Amino acid sequence: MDFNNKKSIYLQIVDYFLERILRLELKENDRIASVREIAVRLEVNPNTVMRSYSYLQDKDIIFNKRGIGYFIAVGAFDKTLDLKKEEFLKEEVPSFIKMMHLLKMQCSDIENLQNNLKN
Amino acid sequence: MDFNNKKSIYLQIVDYFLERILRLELKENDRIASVREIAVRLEVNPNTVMRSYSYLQDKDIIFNKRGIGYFIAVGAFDKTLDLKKEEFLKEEVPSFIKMMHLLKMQCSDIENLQNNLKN
Amino acid sequence: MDFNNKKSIYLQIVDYFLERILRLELKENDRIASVREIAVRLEVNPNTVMRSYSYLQDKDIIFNKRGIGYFIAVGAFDKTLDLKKEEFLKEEVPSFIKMMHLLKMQCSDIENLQNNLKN
Amino acid sequence: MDFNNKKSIYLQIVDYFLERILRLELKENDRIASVREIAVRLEVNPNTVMRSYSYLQDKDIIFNKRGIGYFIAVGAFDKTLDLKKEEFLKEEVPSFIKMMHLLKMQCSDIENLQNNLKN
DNA sequence: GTGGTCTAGACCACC
DNA sequence: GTGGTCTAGACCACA
Repeated sequence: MDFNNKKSIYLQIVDYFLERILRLELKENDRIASVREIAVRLEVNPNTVMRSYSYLQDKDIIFNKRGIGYFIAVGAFDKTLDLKKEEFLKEEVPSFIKMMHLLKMQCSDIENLQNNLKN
Repeated sequence: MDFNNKKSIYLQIVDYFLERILRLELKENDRIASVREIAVRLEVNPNTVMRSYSYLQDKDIIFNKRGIGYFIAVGAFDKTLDLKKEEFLKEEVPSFIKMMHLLKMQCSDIENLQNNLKN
Repeated sequence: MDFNNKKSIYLQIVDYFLERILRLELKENDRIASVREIAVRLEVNPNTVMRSYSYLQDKDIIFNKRGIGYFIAVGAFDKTLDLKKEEFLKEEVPSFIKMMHLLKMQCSDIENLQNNLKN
Repeated sequence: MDFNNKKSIYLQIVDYFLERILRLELKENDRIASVREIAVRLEVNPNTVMRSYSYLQDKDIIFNKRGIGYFIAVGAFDKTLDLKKEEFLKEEVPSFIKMMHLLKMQCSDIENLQNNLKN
C-alpha cells in the first residue's frame, strides 16, 4: 500500500477495509487492528487512521467497544456492497463508458485486458 | 458546461478541450477562444482559464501566438489520444476491473448498461 | 534574495532551488520549506511560491507528501543537471557564441573576465 | 526567422537589423525596407515592425525621411557596437559564467562547441 | 485586443 | 499545521 495516489490516504485505508470485507476476509464481530497498530504499520499519522475508522463507524460498517477496540458490524457485508455498488454505478461506470467511446474501445478490449492481467 | 464538485474546474476545462479534439471538433491550427472569452462564457475567473491553457500548452496540445491567441498544435490529436489512453489504462481500467470482480459483475453487465444509456 | 525585474518571480524561485540542488545543499528526500514559510521569508504571495513548487513537481524534481510538505525527489540532481544543461546549450550558448563573433571577442577574453570576477 | 522564441517579436526584428549593421551589410545612409514590406515578408503586424523602427530611431541607429523611408544613421556601427557590448557584458556574461560553474564546464568546452558548429 | 504575472484574501480537504 | 483551488482585481508587455 503506497500513497503516491491522488486519493486521500484515509479513504485508501477505508477502501482497504471495505475490500477485505467484500472478500470475506473480515466477518461480523471480527476485531480489527487498533488505530495505533495500523498507523505504525502504514507509517501514517494516527489521526489519519482515526479518520478512516470514524468514517467506517459513521457508515455502520464497524463499531467501537470502548477501551477494547473496533469490530466489524453486523450486516457489514451488505452495507459495503450497497455502498460500493452505488458509487460504482453512479460515478465510475458512466465516465468509463464515455471514455470507451472517446477512445473507440469495445467491451471486448476490456475483457482482453482482464485476461492479460490473469496471466 | 456545469461543473461537478469533485474535479477542479481548471481540469474540467482541460478535459473539455481534450474531448473536443478527440471528437475532431478542433483541428490543428484552429484558434481557440481567448482566455477572457472563455472566462466570461463559463462565468469563471480568467486566472482559472489561464491555468487550463498553460496546462495544455505544457503538454504541447495548444500553442500560443504572441498577442493573438492560442491554437491547436500540430499532432494534438495523437498526443491527446496518448494522454487519455495512458491515463485510462493505468488509472481507471485496473480499479474498474477490480471493482467488477468485487461486485461479481461481468463485462456483459457493462454492455447492458451501455445499451440502456443509448436508449 | 532580491528579485531582478527581467525574469518572473516564480521562475527565479525555481532557479534558486535548482541551484541549491546543483550545489548539493539540497539532497534527495530533504524537506524544503513550506509554501507559506517561503512566502513570508521572500515577502511574496503564497500563490507565487505555489506556482514555483508546482513547476518543480511537474518536472519531478520535488514531490509532495500529503499534509506534510515538499521533498527533493530521488534523482533530482541528475534531472536538474539535464534540465539546466539542455537549456544552457540550446538557448544561451548559441547566442553567446554568435555575440562573441559579432563583437570580435575570443574565448580568452571570457577567461579574463572570469578571473577578474574571482578577485 | 521564426518567432517561437520567448523574445518579443519587435526586439527580434531590432536584433536582425543590429546584426546586419555589425556585419557591415548595412552601411550609413543605406535605405532599409519599408515597414509594410517587412511586415508582409515576416507575416507580422505592421505595428510590430513600426515598433522596432521607432526603437532603432530612438537609439539614433536609423532615421526617417518623411515620405521616403528609413535610413541607417551616421555612426550607426559604433552605436550598435556600444549597445550590444554593454548589454552583453552586463547581462549575458555574468549569468553565463555562473552557469558554467554550476555545470562544471570550462572555457575549453565552449571552444569545442564553437569548433563543432563551424564544421 | 491578446496573454502573463502578481497580490490579497478566502475556503477547502487533509495530516 | 500542510497543500490546492478559486476569485477579484490590478498592472504590464506585446500585437
